[in-house]
Amino acid sequence: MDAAEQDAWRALATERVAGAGLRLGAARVEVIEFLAREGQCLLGASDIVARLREQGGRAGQASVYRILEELTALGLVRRLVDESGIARFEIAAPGSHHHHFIDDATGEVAPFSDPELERAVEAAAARAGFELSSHEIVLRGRRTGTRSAARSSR
Amino acid sequence: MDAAEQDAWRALATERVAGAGLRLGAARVEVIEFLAREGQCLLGASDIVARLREQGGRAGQASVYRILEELTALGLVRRLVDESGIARFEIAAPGSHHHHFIDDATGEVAPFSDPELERAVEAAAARAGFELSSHEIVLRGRRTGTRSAARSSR
DNA sequence: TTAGATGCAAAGCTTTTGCAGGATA
DNA sequence: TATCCTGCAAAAGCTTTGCATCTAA
Repeated sequence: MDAAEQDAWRALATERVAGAGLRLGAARVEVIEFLAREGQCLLGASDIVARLREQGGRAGQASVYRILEELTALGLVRRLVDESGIARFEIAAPGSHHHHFIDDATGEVAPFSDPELERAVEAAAARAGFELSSHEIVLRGRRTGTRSAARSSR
Repeated sequence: MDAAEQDAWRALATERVAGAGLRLGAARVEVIEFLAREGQCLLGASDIVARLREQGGRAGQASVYRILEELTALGLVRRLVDESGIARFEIAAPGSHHHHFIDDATGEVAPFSDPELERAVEAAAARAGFELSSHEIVLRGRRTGTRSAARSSR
């Protein structure tokens, strides 16, 4: 995600938050700014609280949890639960749809996207009689090195 | 899962547990018997403890958690974490590979399987340079009624 | 001015750990 | 008989809630 995309998400978030009748209080601004900067990868709420503190922020954890919940409801953030049951959040920018690959050896999480796989999911849903609102795919295994995945995170 | 499949899983579980050098203590037998009977669908640990108690069992929650962890490690049980971060377990019988569809309206979880989707996942992994050890797919949406899915659970 | 936002602290839940007593092979 | 297994109770995390105070609009 480059600077322009960060700005686009920040603008979208600000607009949608205001549009929902929510005020731009200190904590809300801190969280939105932080996510625009560093929210591409899956982050736990406690990570976010800690990073904000490091950066001089004053948002309390209750506010961060409440705000992440709101942003998720507004479709600005995607919330996933990892294997250990911890909620992890990442920006849901338009056109940023992707899934995750977890390396068995390192535990590292890497995002990937594959249009053909998306089509296959839609086709499978249609066959089963489902109309999809969302879907998640998690792959686990190891890299073969045949081709390196794009970005990695966490 | 019919009676024969239940028996097959119970036999496999008993054998593999013994093979791992674990003893068939009271709690372990209770959990294995219960899962053979009612473990096709995703169940939370607390559900299992409660049902066991209802059925006259004496297994404590610590034992149930420990046993579910062991069975998962032995590949006899599949562990998934739901949206709210709660671990849910189901029998991992040979040939029972499937994924889950969650109905937006009711929250109901229904298992489904689709060989073509499986092939698409393998193909996507190969394209990305991953060698898969496992994968999970969760679909969310609503039933169109065009075709009803097989069994439903939870 | 006033409904909404925030932070602290406490409560809630699921899951894990410590241990003394009990059972399996 | 020597391990391994169990259950109880307490501890540990993550997340949510209560509440008094502050603030954006």
